[in-house]
Amino acid sequence: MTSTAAKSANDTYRLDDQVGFKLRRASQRHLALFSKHIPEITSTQFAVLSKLDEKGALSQNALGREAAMDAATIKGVVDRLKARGLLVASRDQNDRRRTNIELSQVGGALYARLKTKARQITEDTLDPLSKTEAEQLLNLLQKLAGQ
Amino acid sequence: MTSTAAKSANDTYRLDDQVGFKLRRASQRHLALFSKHIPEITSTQFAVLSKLDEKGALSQNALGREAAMDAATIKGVVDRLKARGLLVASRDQNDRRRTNIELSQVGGALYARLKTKARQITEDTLDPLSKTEAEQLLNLLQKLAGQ
DNA sequence: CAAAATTCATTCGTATACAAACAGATTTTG
DNA sequence: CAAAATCTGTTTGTATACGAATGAATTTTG
Repeated sequence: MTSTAAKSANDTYRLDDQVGFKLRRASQRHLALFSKHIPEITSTQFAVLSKLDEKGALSQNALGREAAMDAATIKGVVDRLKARGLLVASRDQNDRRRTNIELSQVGGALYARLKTKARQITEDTLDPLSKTEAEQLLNLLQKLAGQ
Repeated sequence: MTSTAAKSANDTYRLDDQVGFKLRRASQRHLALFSKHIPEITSTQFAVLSKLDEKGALSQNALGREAAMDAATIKGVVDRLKARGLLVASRDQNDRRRTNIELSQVGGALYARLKTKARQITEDTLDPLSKTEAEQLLNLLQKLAGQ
């Protein structure tokens, strides 16, 4: 390896080649598809409904951890969903710090209705890839994100 | 395939298995690494400096397109970088709609200094993957995002 | 058990992110 | 050329996202 080649490589930084930028672009495309197919609520809000459907009632912070949102973020999301009547909050009897969050009737019904569309969005997002490539990508992203 | 199995598959929606969620988690990890190694500016702001370094002066909106930010977003980013003296804005002589943006001396120097760390961040982000896997991921993300 | 550490929810401040609407400037088109 | 279409930058409004600080409640620990 010539010193010229080595220097050139160490000197280069092309934004378009960086993982971070590619991740952002991929997310952008996914989010555009999401709001196109599901204009009613955001991708983030849907994630919360999904976790509540899967896990049942959870404390607000635990819900945030499940949905990968910190305490400040999950509060805003829960507040907005609560304001729209999609979920219900109640004080925990055993631990007076906690607020338990669960789907309301309306929230559960909405989630059930949107689930099909959400599956379609995942499919559309992965459309540029073959089935094998899609599986590879999911595996690699899983490794990348850690547990 | 039994109808039971088919129904079960169509009925399931696990948040953790969705591309969108995995993309978000991967981005979160990357952004955490970024702000840990480069606390001076955000990943987004660095992206703008990088594009200006690569392309030279650009109109504000063109800069936004290069860095994958819409007009409203790039305005905020540019304003903050301008306020910190990292870039300079000037009126375009040929097209009175345009504002041309370029790196200031200080901005260029900062970028040069941070570039090495940014390369390390990309490396750290990809650390959970083998070299082959990392290349695969970049290819798949490229396909996923479209041009 | 009492002090220390942790957890929970909240608040504040800053920074993306994007839709929608706007006015002014430029380009395209009939 | 003049009208229509497009482009540029700005503003407003809404929604994440997260660090840091806070007070109340609970758990851990010496």
